Amino acid sequence: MMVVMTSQGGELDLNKQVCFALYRASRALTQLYRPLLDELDLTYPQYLALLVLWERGPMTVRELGHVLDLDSGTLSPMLKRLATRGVIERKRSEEDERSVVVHLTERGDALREQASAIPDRVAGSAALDVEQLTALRDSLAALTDAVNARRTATRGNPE
Amino acid sequence: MMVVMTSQGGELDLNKQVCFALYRASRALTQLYRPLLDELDLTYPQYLALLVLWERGPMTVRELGHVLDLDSGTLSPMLKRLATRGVIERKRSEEDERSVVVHLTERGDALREQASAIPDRVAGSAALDVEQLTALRDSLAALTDAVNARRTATRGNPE
DNA sequence: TCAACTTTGATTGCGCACAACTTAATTGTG
DNA sequence: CACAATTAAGTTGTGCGCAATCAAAGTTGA
Repeated sequence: MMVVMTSQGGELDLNKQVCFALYRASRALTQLYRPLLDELDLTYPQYLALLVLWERGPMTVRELGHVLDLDSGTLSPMLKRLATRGVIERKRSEEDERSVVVHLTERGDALREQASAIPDRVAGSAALDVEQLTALRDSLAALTDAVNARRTATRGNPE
Repeated sequence: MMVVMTSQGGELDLNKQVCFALYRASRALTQLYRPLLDELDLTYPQYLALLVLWERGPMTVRELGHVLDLDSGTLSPMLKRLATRGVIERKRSEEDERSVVVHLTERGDALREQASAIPDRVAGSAALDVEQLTALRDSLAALTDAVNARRTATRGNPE
């Protein structure tokens, strides 16, 4: 059996390993949040949406989707569930009736205080120091941006 | 308004940023794989399962779940779909009738060659060098292992 | 002015993920 | 042996995530 000794094989393996590590880590994290969020009856994506609303105030579905990188196919049902539970409210914009503005209810605001304890409790399982976390965050951001740029670039021009 | 000047706020923010970066990056990656895997009519999780079978040969659902960090609630329907399409076959183990051994069919083996082109095509969108990728992989692994260890440790003893 | 186009959000359909539960086989123990 | 406990898969129900499609509202230009 011939073995060609370039770094290619290794690099491709490295790529696969990074992708799988990412897939595993992402699921592990939502698992870490789950028991904490269960107390508030929230899922991790719902918590992310509320974080944005808590920090930035009311915004349209479109804006929220832009911040979270989620489309209406994901957001619409999720916001509907949050609205049913009285955490948020949706109403059509008056300037542009196509847009739907999402805003917190009193109940949604109140959740913020309960949720404020979550970061402390998650932080305990860090296993990485501040420098490593910063590097990790930046690497992930660079990778995501590159991938998203490639996707939009490739969309009209699939090689 | 009192502002306490410790590094705590920043670190908690950093944690949130890392978690969200992970969530985004994971989805961006499956998006990157999607058009390539569409040609083989595979999803990313299905591709991962086949990678394991290609590299390690037949194994039980349990073993596959251990490698991929997935439980039977996820694997059973997924393997059923792959079996329906004739990519894999499942049969009860003869030593232990509780176990189901998963193995590739001829068609599943053939897919391997078509899939062999995928890593090259994904690698193009790297945006990170080998060192950064290695660091990323190792950080993610450390983080995932810590989280999983904490979860199993906490399970019987929720603080 | 009004038909063509674009934008926004909702809907549909499918495939994960995962908790909770069920069934069947095996193991351990008195 | 009997029988409780454990283990392996499968099933059910819920909630994403996303492609594809749709309808309504707004914009544009001949």
